[in-house]
Amino acid sequence: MRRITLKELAKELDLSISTISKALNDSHEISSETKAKIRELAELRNYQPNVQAKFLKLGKTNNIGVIISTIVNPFQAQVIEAMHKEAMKYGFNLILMQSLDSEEMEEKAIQTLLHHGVDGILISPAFCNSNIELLTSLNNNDCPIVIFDRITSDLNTFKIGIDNFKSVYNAVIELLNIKRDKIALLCGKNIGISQERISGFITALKDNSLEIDPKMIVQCRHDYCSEEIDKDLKIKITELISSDNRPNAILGTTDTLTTRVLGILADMKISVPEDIAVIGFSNSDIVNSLNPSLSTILQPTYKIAELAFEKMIELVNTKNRQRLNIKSILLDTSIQLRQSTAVY
Amino acid sequence: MRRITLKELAKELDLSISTISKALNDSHEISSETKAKIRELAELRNYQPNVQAKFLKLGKTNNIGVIISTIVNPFQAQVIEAMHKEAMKYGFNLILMQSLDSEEMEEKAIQTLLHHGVDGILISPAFCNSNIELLTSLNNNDCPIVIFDRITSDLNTFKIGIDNFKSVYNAVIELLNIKRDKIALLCGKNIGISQERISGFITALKDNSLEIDPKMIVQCRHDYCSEEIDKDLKIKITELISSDNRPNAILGTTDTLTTRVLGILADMKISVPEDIAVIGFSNSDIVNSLNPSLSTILQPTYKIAELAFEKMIELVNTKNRQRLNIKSILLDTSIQLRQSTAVY
DNA sequence: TTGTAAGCGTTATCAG
DNA sequence: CTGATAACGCTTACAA
Repeated sequence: MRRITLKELAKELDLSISTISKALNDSHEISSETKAKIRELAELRNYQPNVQAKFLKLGKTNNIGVIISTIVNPFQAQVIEAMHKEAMKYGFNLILMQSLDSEEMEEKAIQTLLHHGVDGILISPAFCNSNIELLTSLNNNDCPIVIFDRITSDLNTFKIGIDNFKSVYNAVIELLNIKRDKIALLCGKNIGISQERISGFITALKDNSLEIDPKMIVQCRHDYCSEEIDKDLKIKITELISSDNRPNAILGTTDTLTTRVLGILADMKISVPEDIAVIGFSNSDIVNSLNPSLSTILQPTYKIAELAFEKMIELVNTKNRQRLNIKSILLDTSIQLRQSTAVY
Repeated sequence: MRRITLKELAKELDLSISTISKALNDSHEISSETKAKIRELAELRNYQPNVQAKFLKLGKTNNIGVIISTIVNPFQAQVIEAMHKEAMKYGFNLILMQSLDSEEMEEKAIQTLLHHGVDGILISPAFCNSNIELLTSLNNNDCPIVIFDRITSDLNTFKIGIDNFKSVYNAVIELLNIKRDKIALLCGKNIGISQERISGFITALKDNSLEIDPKMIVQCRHDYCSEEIDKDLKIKITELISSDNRPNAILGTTDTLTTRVLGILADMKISVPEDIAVIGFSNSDIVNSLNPSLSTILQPTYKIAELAFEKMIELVNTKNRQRLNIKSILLDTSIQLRQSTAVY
């Protein structure tokens, strides 16, 4: 059961260690007969190279670090699942870290990854430009960084996310199509992407000659403690409802906010979609099972993960990274209309 | 920015590499003055030991592998989050793998972990006794295994989970308290723990002199493809509703099944809890936001993760594992009553 | 085409 | 108390 080494294979075949090593690495220096012989025995003995030794020698680890806010979030869990598949495809391992939206935790996560040894870091930053100096310095030296999801960072590297402006713009248009013109926008505090989503919101209204009421753009708590989010959201929604400019639609810009709105409106005996239509960003499976089922803006998690990982591999495999053609990639979202916007 | 090594510290202080190494490992062989001097410089230069080298030498990796079904499941995501915290506490890294409830994938995951190098594996098996021979062999040799969550395995090692029998028994009692005596039980196909949950169900009914109708114990699909689950569940629930022994309560035994029931009942215009009360296992935050809010059986995810990791560390640190007092730990769940069982 | 030997950064043994 | 040296398993000049 113990792991077999090159040395043991060498002894058994009466060859040198380097011959074995070269053969298994398919070097041109080795004759095909010896290769075949060696491979056969390696197979038989179930030889598995010792990763620690290999990477000590090569200065690579085949580990990619991923830092997200929290795995307890359907969207991020989906991204991680997809990245995981990508990692396996490329023969890399994923080391997962969570920042819980805190810059300190995030720094600690980065340090842990560095310490453990990773060839690169994929990160969805705690917030806009969190740990930017550290990341910049890493990216300029030995540890390439790729940013995904929360891509409003000044770091000069690949950034893979969605077109936030366009996504919200289109969602507003959908609401206008069902004659809902008094739309409240729920935003996460401190998240860089909120700004673009707000722009999309404002522009869509302007393009349709509607007035913008600043009170309709609501900043909500977005920690990862669900009770706090609920409490805060309840207050904010109550304010909206009781204002003179009462909304007839709500657009949520984060997964957590979106899925929580329905419960709160139900508590308040407000019917959806009759009184208020609801739509928002969410990648949770559960939107189908909500009552009413929830219309959503769906992010292409698999594509995001795939591209981000692809770019990471590209960086890892490139000697002269300065010469790479760095760019941001903005993917399209899709809108899934369900009962929460089904107004006839 | 490049990483500093023992050698460089040694040169700078004009000492030998071994002295530096020993000092940083707080060996008693080194005088406190030299230790202090060395530590100071190490701090200054931000020395970080090379993990690959260290573990190549020591034959340990400080990696713990975790295999779950899928991260896209609130319960499992919570467990992973908690395990993650535990891992950091003990200075270990978590390598996450997903089996997607397939024995083949699970075997591949195990092989990948082994290949990459882990000191132990924490696993929630794809199903009862999946890959049991492989796991047994590993556990008896170099790679300790701890089982969590799905603990109906014949492997002789620590198993940390909940008391399934008792949890369901108590949930049934709650339903009987609100005078719901025609209870349908939704079970996941092929999951070992289902059996115990069914026993709890049957015993609770018997203890209350109620008849057991086998048709009320429904085996549902439990793959990780949500559309399929929904479709299957819809059929099963329709059958229940239209049977002569129509239930007045539904008890879901998995997170996915439980949270999906409400949406399906809503589609059928069946009111919850008036027509049918609903309760079930779920650790999702979202149960509060559902309409009606959903009564749940909550699993102590943090405790499960904590204990499982603790046991793993114990195993990893024990030379003579045969002599350890192996045992299963069954934790209690808690019942959270909400509107889906609020019958007055 | 194959083998020798050095070295990756540690720790551990043993000698001074 | 400190230092020289070997070893962990692998890759890779360079030598044969």
